[in-house]
Amino acid sequence: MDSFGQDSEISKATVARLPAYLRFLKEVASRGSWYVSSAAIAEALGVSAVGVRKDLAFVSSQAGKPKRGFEVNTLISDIEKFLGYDERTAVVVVGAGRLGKAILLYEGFEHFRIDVVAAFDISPEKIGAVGGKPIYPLERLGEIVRRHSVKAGILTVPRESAQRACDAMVEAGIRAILNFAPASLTVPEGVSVRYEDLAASLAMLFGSVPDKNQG
Amino acid sequence: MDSFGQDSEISKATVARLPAYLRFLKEVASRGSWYVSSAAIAEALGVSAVGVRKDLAFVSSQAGKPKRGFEVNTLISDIEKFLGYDERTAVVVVGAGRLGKAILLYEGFEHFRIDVVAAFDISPEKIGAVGGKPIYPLERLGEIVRRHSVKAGILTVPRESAQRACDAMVEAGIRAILNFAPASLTVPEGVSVRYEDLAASLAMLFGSVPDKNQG
DNA sequence: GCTGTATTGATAAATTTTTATCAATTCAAT
DNA sequence: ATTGAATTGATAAAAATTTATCAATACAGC
Repeated sequence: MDSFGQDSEISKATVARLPAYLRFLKEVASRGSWYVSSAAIAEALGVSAVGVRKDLAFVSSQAGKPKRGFEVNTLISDIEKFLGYDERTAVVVVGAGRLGKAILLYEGFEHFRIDVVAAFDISPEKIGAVGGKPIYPLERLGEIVRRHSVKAGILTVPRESAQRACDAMVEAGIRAILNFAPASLTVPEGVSVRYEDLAASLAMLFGSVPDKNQG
Repeated sequence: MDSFGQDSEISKATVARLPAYLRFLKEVASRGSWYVSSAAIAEALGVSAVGVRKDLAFVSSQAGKPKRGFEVNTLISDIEKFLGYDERTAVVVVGAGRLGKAILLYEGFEHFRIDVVAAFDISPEKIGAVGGKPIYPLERLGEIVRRHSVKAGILTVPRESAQRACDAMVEAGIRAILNFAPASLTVPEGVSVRYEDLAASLAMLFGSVPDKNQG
C-alpha cells in the first residue's frame, strides 16, 4: 500500500522525523493551540506537508479535520507511545569523565521517562556519585545491569578504550549503545549502536545539508 | 548519470554515511592495513558493498584495485577533504552549564580542526574560563563572532531559553547551530539547525532501527 | 607465464521515498 | 441554508536510493 493507511511497514525515514515532530508539537501545545495543520508543521520543519500527513498517519489513527488540522495533544501522545516514551527505560553511563558526568546531571531524561541508574568507570578516583547517581567500578557493570534489567547504555569513554568498554557492555547484556567516543565499534548481531559524533555533526552542518528533521 | 563516476550531485544519504566510513577507515589504518575492500567496509557498517563503492566514488577519484581494494589512507584524506576537515572551523558554545562546560573540555574537536573559541552565558556567576576557554556574557556574542568569523555555534542552554539564545546567535551572524536543547527552534532562511536530542537518540535505538551508519 | 579468484566499476532493475494533483469534507461566514 | 475556503486523504507520478548482475582486471599461487 502506498496511501495514508498504516498498512505497510513504517519507514526508517519516518521514524527519524518523529522526534522533530514531537518537539514542534510540544512547542505548539505550550503556545496554547489545540489544532495544528500539516502545512504548519511542514513549514516549521522544512519538509513537505504531504510527507507530514503520511508520517502522521503511520503513528496516529487520528483523522485530521478539514479546515482545522490535527489535535495537537492526540498527536503528541500517539508519537510518544510509538517511540516508547510511555514506558520507563533504565540506562547506564559507561565512562565518568566530563561528558559522562554531564549526562548524569542532565535533567532532560526524566521528561522522556529515561532513568540513568548509574555510571561506571575504570579509574578508582572516579568512583563515588554525581547528581545523586552512583559511579561504580566497571567490574560491577554486569551485576547492576542484571539487577535493573538495563538494555541500553551511553558510552562516554575516550577513543582508545571505546572498544573494550563496548565489549564489556555487550558482555553485561546491553543491547543498545549510544556511543559518544569517536571510534568505530564492532558489535555482535543483535546489538545496535548509534554514533553521536559532535565533530561530524558540526561538519555536516556546513556541507550544505540543512536537514532540520533528523533525530 | 547513475554510475560510479561523480557526475551527478552527491546524495544526502551518502554524505550522512561518510563520517561512519571515516571512523571505520581510521580504525583499519590504526590496525596497520594498507588496503581495504568495499566488502569489509560494508560488513563492518552493516550496509551493502555496492553502496559503499558508489559512495566512495563520489568523494574519491581513487580507483580500487581488483583483488586488493582501496588504499586506506587515500580514502581517509579524500573523505576528510570532502567533509571539510582539512580547514579550521571556529565555533562558539552558547550556554555554559554542565554540558557546555563538558564541550569546552572535549578534546575530540582538535582532531577535526574545530576551534571552540569561547562560551557565552547569561548568568554572571558563570563568567570566567574553563579549560583555557573564556566564558563571556551573552552580550559579547556578536563582537566575538565577528572578530573570529564564527559561522557555527553549539547551543546548550535549557529548553526555556533556547529560542532566545538561538535568536541571539542568528543575530550575531551564526549560520549553523548544533542544538542540544530539547526544543524546536525557529530560524530564518539560510540558517541550519541540527538537533542532538539524547533522549530521542536513545529512544530510536530501541525502535528496532539498528542503523549503525548515521553520522 | 598460465590459471583461478577476489574485487572492482558499470549497467540495469527493484525498491523506497518524496512530491504533485485533486476530489471530498468540514467549518466559518453570510 | 448556501457559499467559499482551508485542509485532509487518496491516487498517481517522479525522484532518489538501494540492490542485483556481470564483464573486466589485476593479483596470487602454481
